[in-house]
Amino acid sequence: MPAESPSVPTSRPSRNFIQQIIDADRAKNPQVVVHTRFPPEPNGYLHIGHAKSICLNFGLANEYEGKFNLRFDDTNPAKEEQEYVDSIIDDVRWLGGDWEDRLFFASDYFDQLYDWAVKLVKNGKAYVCDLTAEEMREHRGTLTEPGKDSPYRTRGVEENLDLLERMKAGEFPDGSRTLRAKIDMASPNLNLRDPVMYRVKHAHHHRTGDNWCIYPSYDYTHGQSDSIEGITYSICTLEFENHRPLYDWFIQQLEIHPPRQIEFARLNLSYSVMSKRKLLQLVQEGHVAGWDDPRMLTIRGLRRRGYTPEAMRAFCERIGVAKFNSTIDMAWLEDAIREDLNERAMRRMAVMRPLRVVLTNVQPGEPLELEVPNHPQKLEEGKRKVKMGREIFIEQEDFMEDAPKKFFRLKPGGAVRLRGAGIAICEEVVKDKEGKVAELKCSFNPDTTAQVDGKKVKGTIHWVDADSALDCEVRLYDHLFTVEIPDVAPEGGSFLDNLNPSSLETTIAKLEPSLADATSGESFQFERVGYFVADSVDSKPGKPIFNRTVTLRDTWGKSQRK
RNA sequence: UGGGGAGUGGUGUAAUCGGUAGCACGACGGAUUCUGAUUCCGUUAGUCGGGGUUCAAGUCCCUGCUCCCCAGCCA
Repeated sequence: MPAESPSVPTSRPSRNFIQQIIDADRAKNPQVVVHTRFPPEPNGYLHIGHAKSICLNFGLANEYEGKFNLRFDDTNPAKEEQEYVDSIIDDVRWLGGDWEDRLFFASDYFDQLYDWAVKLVKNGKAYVCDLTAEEMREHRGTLTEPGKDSPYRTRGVEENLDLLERMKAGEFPDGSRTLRAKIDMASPNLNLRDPVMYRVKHAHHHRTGDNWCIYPSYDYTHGQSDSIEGITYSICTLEFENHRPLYDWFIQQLEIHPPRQIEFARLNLSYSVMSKRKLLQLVQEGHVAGWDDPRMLTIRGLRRRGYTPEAMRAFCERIGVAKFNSTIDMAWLEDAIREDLNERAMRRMAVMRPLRVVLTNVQPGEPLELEVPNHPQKLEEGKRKVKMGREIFIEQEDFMEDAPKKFFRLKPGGAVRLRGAGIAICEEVVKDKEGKVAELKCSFNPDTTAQVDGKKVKGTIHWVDADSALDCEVRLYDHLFTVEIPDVAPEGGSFLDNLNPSSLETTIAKLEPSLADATSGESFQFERVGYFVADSVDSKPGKPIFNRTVTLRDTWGKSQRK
């Protein structure tokens, strides 16, 4: 093995702040293992922000040869459902997250949690409080004023134990009593002002059924669940930073394995909204067709849109991890999927807005039999047979009557290459009664390299044989919102005012016949148009429906729009 | 106005003990091209402000500014 040239410094890949923390821990103690977890609440579908967290947690475990758990934070039966559990499991797996045999539920720990609560009561660290929700709010104080002690704060241990037992036994109605940690009502951190550990909730839980009528709060559950599972790095988003002292407090009082909580900034993407509440609103008010609408940045929506796990992971890798509240440009997401699909998507031809072209010197009933490569950069992908008869369709926008000099496509008297077929010269423009271009008559030369007027033909356009073309529904998706930050709305308005009215355009396109065999979820590049995927819900055998995943980069179009 | 966090080109993200501000994406320009795609090459532009310490400050000290989070029996 040749020695490394000293003149070339080994460039260490840059490490995010969490990796740096772990590196430092391991430098001090080589024994430390990395054990992370992804802890969703099963009260909705996962979105791309969760993907960032999954990739982070799973990626860390992978990198340090540690472990990764999937654990549901199911402490609020009022909001949680099995349906969400199932979809989350499916999405995490699709993304590539592997929890092996470590699929857990916080509800698995309800007994242990209760025993620990009893211990805290016995140690004088928790008490049963009879304040109503409203009274508790009044006692809590404000951001600038300390709170007042609850009158029940000084209840004796025996009474607390008895009351807690009876809460659990179902003697009290919802909301009548809580178990609270006895910390400090004057703390500047409101989370430490005697936070609720248990509330009475006579509700059916998707896993524990009717076994419980008191349920532990997030704060009392999360850290201990981490501890039970032997989690070493409990990674969560920034809004939990204020909860860390409480997280640590419970662990310390209970004298159990202490995981370390580290917070990072959640993902924001331009032209989109990310909160569960808003996504839910989009679905419920019918602004989109459902949680898996391809315009939604839910994992399910992205899957249906044609995003691949590889592209999602590459995206998450690229955006990095930090504590700065940033907004990533949607273009990065689009770039990630282009990069992936450019490699793996087979090329096909499809015309979105057809314009009929008659090739005057091609004989009717004697179509040409052509062979076109499936992937020009990867000839090993082979070729497919494509027929070309006397009549074909080209894209309306590939013809211009009064074309600017830099227009390399078809114009009256001009020449263009028909991809994989030959050169067409526009001899005649046929118009309808309104004066709109209805049809073109072109002469055709099957020599693709033929020169015209001594010059080689610069432009190449795609086309589809009119006779054998498939009429298929194609859905052209665009950003769901018209502005970068949809939450910035006009006075009195909401993010809904920024909805993009043309985020979905449905068209019946002309596709080359081989596309009839597309299998659900299969991606293609429609040459010069974009990447498309056969819709996994609405496609029928032999009759696919395509969703546009993303357009191709279009520097010419962009320069024209300016 | 209490407490907890955060500010590096257009957007993200690095910079070891205080030692050449790097990388990616975008934008712009060019080369190649049977996809105005891809690929390749090049250019562009940054340490929130003001003081201070120092031979040397993104980094240390002081001070100011801006943004985010917290007053659920949600997570």
